Amino acid sequence: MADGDGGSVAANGDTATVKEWLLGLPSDEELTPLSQSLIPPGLAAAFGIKLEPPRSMSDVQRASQDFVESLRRQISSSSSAIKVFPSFAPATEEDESAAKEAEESDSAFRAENSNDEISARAQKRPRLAWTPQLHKRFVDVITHLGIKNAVPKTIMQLMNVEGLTRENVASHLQKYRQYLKRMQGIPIEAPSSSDHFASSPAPPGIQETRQIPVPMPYAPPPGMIPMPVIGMTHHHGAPVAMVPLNSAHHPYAAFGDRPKDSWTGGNNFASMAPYYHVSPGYK
DNA sequence: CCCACAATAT
DNA sequence: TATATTGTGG
Repeated sequence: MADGDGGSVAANGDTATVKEWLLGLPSDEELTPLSQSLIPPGLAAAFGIKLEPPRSMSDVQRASQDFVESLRRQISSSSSAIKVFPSFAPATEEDESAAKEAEESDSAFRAENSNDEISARAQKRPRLAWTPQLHKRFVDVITHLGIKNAVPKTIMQLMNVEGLTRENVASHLQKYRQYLKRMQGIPIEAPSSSDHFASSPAPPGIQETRQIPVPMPYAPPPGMIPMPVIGMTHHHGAPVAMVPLNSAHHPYAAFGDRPKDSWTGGNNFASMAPYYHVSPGYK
């Protein structure tokens, strides 16, 4: 790691250490970058730079946690050189919960729990939204692990998504399996609306027999893709809410819109990638 | 402890 | 409806 201050990362006071780092820094309000893109859209477009969605304080906190965590993992298990997806942050419904909480606490009631140190963990995370992007990553990972190794923990690790928990993956995996079970057959047929769950080729091993129409439409209507961007808890005049999905850059370009499986046969995930950030919120 | 899976819960 | 949680069994 780039030296400099002599801070040892994977030592032990991980989360505490990160917090200390943050202590002397200006608040996010003072920094702006969280709610505003550093690169003007026009400029970005001109240079083919992918803009990244805004981030919130909670994003940063969680990112720090996960980063440290991943560091520890990588150090402790320096086993096989498995490729991991570039960092990515899922969309959540944090605003809903945040709004709920702020619903009445805004008045003046806060006497109760004075200032508890926000014990980083143990916070109730907002529901995870399995956006097409996230799901694709999920499927890609499963495709590249055998069915054999496609277990929640491994999937979660390889997906490398900030804030993604093993439970998130387990739940989704369960559902995904149900889907595959029913889908066992009628695979190539009417590319209709790209199913979320069907879009990508099923992990090798499945596909036979046919039966049942299979429900579970899970696709973004053509023209409008649900960006994992949610309004942030920000006061600044930067109206952040939805990405218009212009012609220039569609959401999928965020972290890769590669035509096919890149690492299913080749392998090019290692290359740098945009830090797709959104709002893993938790609050 | 982790996983799969079904049944609930939210 | 989608996702989370819980309970059981391996």
